[in-house]
Amino acid sequence: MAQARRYAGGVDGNRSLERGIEILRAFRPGVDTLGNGEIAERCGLPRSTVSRLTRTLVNSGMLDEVRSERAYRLAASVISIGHAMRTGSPVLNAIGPMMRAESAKRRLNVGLATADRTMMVYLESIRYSPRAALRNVVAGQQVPMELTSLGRAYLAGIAEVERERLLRLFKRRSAAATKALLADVRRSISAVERDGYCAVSWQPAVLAVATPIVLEGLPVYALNMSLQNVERSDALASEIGSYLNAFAAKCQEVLAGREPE
Amino acid sequence: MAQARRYAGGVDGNRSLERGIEILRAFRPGVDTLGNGEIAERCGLPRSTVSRLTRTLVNSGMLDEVRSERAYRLAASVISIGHAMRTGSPVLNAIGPMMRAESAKRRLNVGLATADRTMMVYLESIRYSPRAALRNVVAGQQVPMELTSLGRAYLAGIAEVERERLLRLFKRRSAAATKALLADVRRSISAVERDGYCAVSWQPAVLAVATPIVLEGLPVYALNMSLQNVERSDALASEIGSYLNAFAAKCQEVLAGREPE
DNA sequence: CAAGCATTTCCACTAAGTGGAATTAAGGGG
DNA sequence: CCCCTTAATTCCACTTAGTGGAAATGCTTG
Repeated sequence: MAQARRYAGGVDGNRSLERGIEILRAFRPGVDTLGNGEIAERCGLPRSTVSRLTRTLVNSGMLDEVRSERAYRLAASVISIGHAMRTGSPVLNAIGPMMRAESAKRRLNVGLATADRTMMVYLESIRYSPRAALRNVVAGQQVPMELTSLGRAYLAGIAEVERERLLRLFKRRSAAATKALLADVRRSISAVERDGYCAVSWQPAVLAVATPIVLEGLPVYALNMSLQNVERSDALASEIGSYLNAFAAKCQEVLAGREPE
Repeated sequence: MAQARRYAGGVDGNRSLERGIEILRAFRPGVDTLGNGEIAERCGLPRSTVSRLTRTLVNSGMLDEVRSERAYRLAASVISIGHAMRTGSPVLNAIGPMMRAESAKRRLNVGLATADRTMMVYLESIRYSPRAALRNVVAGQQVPMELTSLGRAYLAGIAEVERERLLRLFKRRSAAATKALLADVRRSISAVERDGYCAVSWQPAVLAVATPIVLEGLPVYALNMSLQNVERSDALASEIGSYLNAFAAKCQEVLAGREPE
């Protein structure tokens, strides 16, 4: 009767696989190990089912078993898949080197991100530091979409329906402050439409400016530039904004040329 | 009859999930996009099945659809999971900073890796360069186990049965040169047992020296130190080897102390 | 050593998943 | 412009693979 589709509420697809992926997703920075019980709770799955799925994930090399804690942690395979992703990303390949050059030239941080559900995930984040010895790349880090320039630029770049869907999600999650927050988000989106960029300081003394990168047939990305240890000022924001606009235009150009692969 | 276990030849677990993971694994550096047909071929699965599984992976955010090529590519989510893995790795957290310091002190590359099937995958790879501006971290990169110091040190660190299983796999794969290669691998393993480290130059002018890190209840890791643009010499190898042994001992100490979490 | 909690195994049930065949959609000449 | 080839997707009858509640097992703790 049921034809491998439309299981409890879902549209189409494979339930076990979906659940297995959800289990992998339950591991995030801050939760280094998870036991079957905790996974069952977080994912809303029966314990016996989780037990079987985690076993499979161990056999497939995605999880390591930590016997002593009766728990699991993400295995090294996941970073090799992550590495393959970065390697295969045409956008990152095309503009990664340009980002490094731009960071050095302008003496500020340059980042590239895209969405993972309601978070923005960095494909590349080049931290400028006068002492060049410090680490530069933090790929994979997530920041909240509603609160960051990156996220708001992304929202400005996607289709209206998708944007509204996401905004509804934010509303549902943050209980208070929602009204003011959503208004602020919409203001940032307007700013992108008007000026090409938006500026946000969600971290104490960091000023970040971002712009969307929209390409036919690819997910929407967002580029940002940021500076630490500065006071937020409109003048500074618009200076960085103009650098960013110029840089983004150059990126779009390169990407349009390379797109056919 | 069949109780969610022992499907065609397998021991136990969930077939769909296993297949889905295998699909993700089919993406590797060099193959940036894959169509359903090619996936079906590489994974040995029926096309209709692949079609359904890739759809699920897209819905779960692990794959992006590239409509223009009727193909898929890894989505950004996979690097956020990869990031979570690195963040949660107690070994990397404990000795990552030590590795950076050691690299600067000894002026050579320092790497940490573990196994993903028959490949070694870097959790961290710190490339020393007098001009500190160059990139330092290449996490997730894979190198072949049989050919590298890292891989051979790993082999020396694991249980005998597992080692023999892997050696059999290598034999099956590389048609020619097998005998000499396997002998060389065994020589490296003996070297580790005798000297604590093994030295290999699988890249033209690179000398690499590695040692295993064995900890109760964790996968076996391998640490390496390497130098570019040098002629291989036993004197140099043993000098680096002694640095490595000293460093590895310090790491083991720190890790033993931190292990209880 | 017993009691309590958590995880894994068991098992009857059946819906979820499968894969071959049919269908639809996308390039590629003629 | 339309037909033809090739590949992906959908259909659908079949049945096995997966499910989850209950029982059993295995740690841990007082």
